[in-house]
Amino acid sequence: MGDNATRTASDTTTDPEIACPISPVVDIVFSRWTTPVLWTLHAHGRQRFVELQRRVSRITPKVLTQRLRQLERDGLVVRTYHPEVPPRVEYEISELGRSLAPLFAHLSEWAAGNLDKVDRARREYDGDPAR
Amino acid sequence: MGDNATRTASDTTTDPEIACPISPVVDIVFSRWTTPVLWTLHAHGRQRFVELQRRVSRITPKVLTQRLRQLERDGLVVRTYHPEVPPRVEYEISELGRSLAPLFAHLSEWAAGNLDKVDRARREYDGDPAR
DNA sequence: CGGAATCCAATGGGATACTG
DNA sequence: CAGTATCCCATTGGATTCCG
Repeated sequence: MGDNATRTASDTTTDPEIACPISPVVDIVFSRWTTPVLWTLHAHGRQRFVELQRRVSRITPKVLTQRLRQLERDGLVVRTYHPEVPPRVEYEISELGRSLAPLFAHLSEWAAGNLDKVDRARREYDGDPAR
Repeated sequence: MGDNATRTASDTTTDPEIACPISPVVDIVFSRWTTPVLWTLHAHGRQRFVELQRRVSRITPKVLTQRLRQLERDGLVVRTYHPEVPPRVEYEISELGRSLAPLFAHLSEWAAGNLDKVDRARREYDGDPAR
């Protein structure tokens, strides 16, 4: 991924994709497992590690930890540690993370209107196995 | 990836991410190398294979072919073969592909306004090496 | 030109087990 | 509970070569 320490998120000139201004955002927001995690956090509010693990289908703790760390580092998620016994940790979307909501809404809108077209295109390309 | 022949693009129930309605779109539009290819096609219009290869930074012909095939299958890109000597092939965005433009605009808008915040968050998380 | 084929290296992610 | 530690496999992507 592009999270090299010597590069910034807004640096596009050295990316594997020159002349694609949205590549940096894609790396941050749409890398694997990030949208499900972000979405769950957005939909169910502040949650603990196990709740997230239960809700994000069959994600393993290892991968969930990785994604949460990345999201925390990027400032999209806030982690709160409560030093109790047993320890309690809560995750919630940050203000910056919440600012992605309209974008996600736009995305689901496009999905609602066009996903079936993608399906049709695929079937046609594959030789129309159905019907 | 999710392009299993037995599943449809609009099927969310069997995805690795239950309860994340935008996951299918993400798979289609934001899988690796697809946005640079799509963006280049959108920015420079109909192009040949080598032009794309030159413009999409240092993508290898193998990977470029894979992405183009997938985009063609999903109906986002149209491939036109001209049986000449030497053969000539042109790629262009489809109508469906063009319908993503507002989404991409939304994305660059978010990037313009928030990428620096991500950078700041990272620096803070990493211990503020700069300044 | 526009790829396909082959081989290979790196990475990511799954499974499992263990710990403070 | 909230992870960490290992091991391992599968997928991705790069490099190279070749072809119609």
